[in-house]
Amino acid sequence: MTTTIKDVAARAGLSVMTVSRVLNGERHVSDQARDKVQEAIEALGYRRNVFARGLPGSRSFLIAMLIPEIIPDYVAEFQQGAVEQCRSAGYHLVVQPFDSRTGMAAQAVAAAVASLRPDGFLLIPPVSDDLAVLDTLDEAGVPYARLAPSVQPQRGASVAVDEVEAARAMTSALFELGHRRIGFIGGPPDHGASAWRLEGYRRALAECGLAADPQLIAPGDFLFATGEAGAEALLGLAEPPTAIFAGNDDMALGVMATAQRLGLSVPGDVSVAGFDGGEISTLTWPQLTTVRQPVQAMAAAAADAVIGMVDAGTMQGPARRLDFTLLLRASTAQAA
Amino acid sequence: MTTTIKDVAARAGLSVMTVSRVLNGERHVSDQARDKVQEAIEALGYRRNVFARGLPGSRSFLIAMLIPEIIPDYVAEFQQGAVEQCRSAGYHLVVQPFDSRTGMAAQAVAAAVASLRPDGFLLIPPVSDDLAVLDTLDEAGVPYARLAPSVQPQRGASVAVDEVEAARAMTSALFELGHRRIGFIGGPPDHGASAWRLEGYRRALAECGLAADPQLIAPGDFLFATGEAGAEALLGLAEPPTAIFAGNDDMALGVMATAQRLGLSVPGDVSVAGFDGGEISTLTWPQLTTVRQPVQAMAAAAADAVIGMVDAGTMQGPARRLDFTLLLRASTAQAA
DNA sequence: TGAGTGATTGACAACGTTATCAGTGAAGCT
DNA sequence: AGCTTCACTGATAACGTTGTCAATCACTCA
Repeated sequence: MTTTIKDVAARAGLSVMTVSRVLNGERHVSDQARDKVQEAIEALGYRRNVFARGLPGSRSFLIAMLIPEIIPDYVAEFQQGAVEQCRSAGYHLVVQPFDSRTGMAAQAVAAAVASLRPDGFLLIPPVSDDLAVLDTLDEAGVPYARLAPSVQPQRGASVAVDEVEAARAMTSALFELGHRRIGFIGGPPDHGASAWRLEGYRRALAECGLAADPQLIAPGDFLFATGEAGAEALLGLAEPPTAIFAGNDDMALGVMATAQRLGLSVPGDVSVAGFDGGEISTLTWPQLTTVRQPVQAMAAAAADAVIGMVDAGTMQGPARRLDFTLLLRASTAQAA
Repeated sequence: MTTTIKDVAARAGLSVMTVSRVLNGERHVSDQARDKVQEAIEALGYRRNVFARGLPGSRSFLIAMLIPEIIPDYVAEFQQGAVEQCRSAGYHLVVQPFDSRTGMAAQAVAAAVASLRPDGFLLIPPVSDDLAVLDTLDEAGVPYARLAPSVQPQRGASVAVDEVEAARAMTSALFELGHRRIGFIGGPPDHGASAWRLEGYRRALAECGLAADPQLIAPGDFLFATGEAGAEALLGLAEPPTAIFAGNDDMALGVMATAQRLGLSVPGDVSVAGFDGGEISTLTWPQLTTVRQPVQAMAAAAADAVIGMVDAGTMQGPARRLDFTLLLRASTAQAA
């Protein structure tokens, strides 16, 4: 037998409606009634039933988040920030799996919306750039917050760091360490981040008066293996780079592994820098120089934005930009 | 305007109850009626509303999972397996944050049960050994599956690998590589895994006829930093070990980092082995020798077990034991 | 042929909450 | 005093689904 509003109302000697009003913090409730209800709630250990709450159609108090079949580090960190923010606002986070290989994210979203009626959606790359998903949510009237959107960034709410500037700053920092041949390993084309980071790299080279040698740019897909491959290509050049800036941390680890396998010292023979600043970047020796994105804070901001949109009944949310941090650690050093 | 069972019933020319029966795959529905309903569902793009479904008290089709404020690698992997299994069984996974430092897991569980009415709970260490949590769930009649339980393992369903045997096998493998002084770094006391892995290590030493030198056992807490500290202690001994078996992968990475910092080669001067076999163990050079636990499969088994208990209406579930794999990789080598 | 059986179907109530609307006083205004 | 306004409260009807029970129909069996 679970306790319901009725039980609380009976104990407080009031109607269920008054109890409901207290629970929702509405006006037009006397302090006396409020106190009685509070007492009854505490005494009975009452908790609202989410189902009954969402049934009348107004709200479900559920925020949904799509997660890919492989959870990268930053997704876990994002989820952590999101779930905490949801909890403190009285919402629950439901994770929805989807197969990123099929590219049917919009269908997964539609299914989730229809069966779960979430009040809001949290979108992380590359789904945050999937226009079919945005259309689906717009049509359903479900507000959403996007992490690092690169196409039509004005739609919904968004949270991002200035990745172009971050990549520029990192490249520039390598220049200031004396590096004149700086390699770059890019990301997959469906991530807006790939283009931003490359652009920042290019911009820095131009600023520093370095020629943009296309040989120094290797393709990648944000996975360890392509970091290894990229490093092999770059370090095998007739005139190899003295520093390699990988588009993310996983690839940077691949670069470090390859360098060490080739008998090169990091940072003695080659400096290595990454991007993201997840926990993994601290679990190596030498510790990885990287750009830290405050993923958890970004997630909290995203959840906050989407909940605000629910309250306001709008599909348009703020575009927040958080600060990145350059973490210059032991994997980079003065050029020889 | 969302489509409801009513709409489907109207289009099919049947009652809502018949539609409900079709949706739930019940008997006593004619093939003709079934077809008409199916057609109407497809045509209208109808999806069941989870809230209305859970409201009558039968089921919520929600499985809850408690996650700590820091998500280790294996938790993300577990979640991945769980969410996928839930989806294919028509359930949704709700993640519930809790502050592991306060030790109030039982309260978080009680709150989740009251407001969410989940059909089942998934418990990961160390919460899977929290008896207050089990009591709470027993009292609420919510079935649960436990990952690697060490106390009162018969309660609820459980999924585990034989960690004692795994640790014994790994230690034994190091012995067979010629190592005679094998160090061990333990885990936190509130993880049953800590005791199991130490026990396996001890058992192997006894089997191989090696003396159990207490100096060779360093304390740890499954974090990178204590791997570093443990390695420092062990490698600083007058007679240092030629191999170090860390209680998990994070600490093993700490050992590798420390060895490299001290100018020792891995595996040339010291072999390093870990435990867990998460993705991280492949992102280093040399790649880490470790025990792989099939965490994702374990999660699927756990979700499967708990859903089976929901169907059967029982609080008692199967105790499944999955196979581990010894991954002998480049961080271990023949003793000098 | 009449009773019994089993399959199929539908009407109606219930689940716990919130939305809507209609009260009840008390206070403020003319 | 009579009128309006405002703060507070409660009765009742939803919300979309499933559980319960009764009704219908086609058979089978004696």
